[in-house]
Amino acid sequence: MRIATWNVNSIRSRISHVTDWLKNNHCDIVLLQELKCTEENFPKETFEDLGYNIALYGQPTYNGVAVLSKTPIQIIYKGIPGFEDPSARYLECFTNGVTVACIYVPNGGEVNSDKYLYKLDFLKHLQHYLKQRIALENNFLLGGDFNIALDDDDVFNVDVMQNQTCFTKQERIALQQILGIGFLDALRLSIKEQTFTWWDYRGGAIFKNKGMRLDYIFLSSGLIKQFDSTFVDKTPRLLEKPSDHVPVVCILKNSTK
DNA sequence: ATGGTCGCCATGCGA
Repeated sequence: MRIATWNVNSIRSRISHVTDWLKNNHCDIVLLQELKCTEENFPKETFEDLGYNIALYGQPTYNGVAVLSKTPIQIIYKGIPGFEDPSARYLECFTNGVTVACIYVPNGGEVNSDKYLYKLDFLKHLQHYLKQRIALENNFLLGGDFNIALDDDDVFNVDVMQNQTCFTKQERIALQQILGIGFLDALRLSIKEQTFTWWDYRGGAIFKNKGMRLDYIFLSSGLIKQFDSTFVDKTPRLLEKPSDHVPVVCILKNSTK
């Protein structure tokens, strides 16, 4: 089973990139972030024609997350239970024998701004919720855009990024604490060398490889025995009018069914 | 030191 996550930065602007990529990269489950559209305006038929069932949590203009799956989807939660949040950033589903949560963590704006404090609050509530959640459901996959670089290796230059949003000590500790609940960072089970998933649109960052690793797939311990590999596909970032993020793909071996 | 580039019910805002 192949599971991908991709922040597409507007699904309607990126529809040809996403469908072309899915035709060349078979995936059973796809987690999409930053749809930037309502559920009514999501191009459902395009993905149904590719054989996908669709679960959506959308809003106008900003945010928005989706889960696509080749098998039927049961929506568990829209939004983090117990956290009041008007933004469409968390969608938890059951499909293909696994619980998958698609997440778009707030960017955070300037360090110590209201947006930054909201980001930390969001992460705190996420941690508290997931701690009790995976105690009950141990086949749990959390994937998406976390807007945090976990380790020094996950940014192009630690000095430039020092005390910058997405790389502050507080944010990295918050992400480490979520991992510490009992998740494993799927990419790091496969790949040790520096691997970015995002490059700024500005200044030709992709050509200078000035990027960061902001997109992750976390596996709960119940899924570890099924783990095969994880990879990042950088090629869509080199197309015309790309998303600033690229897909991360995790491959799980077939379970006992 | 600032702005740089995108996408959005449109023009400043969020990323």
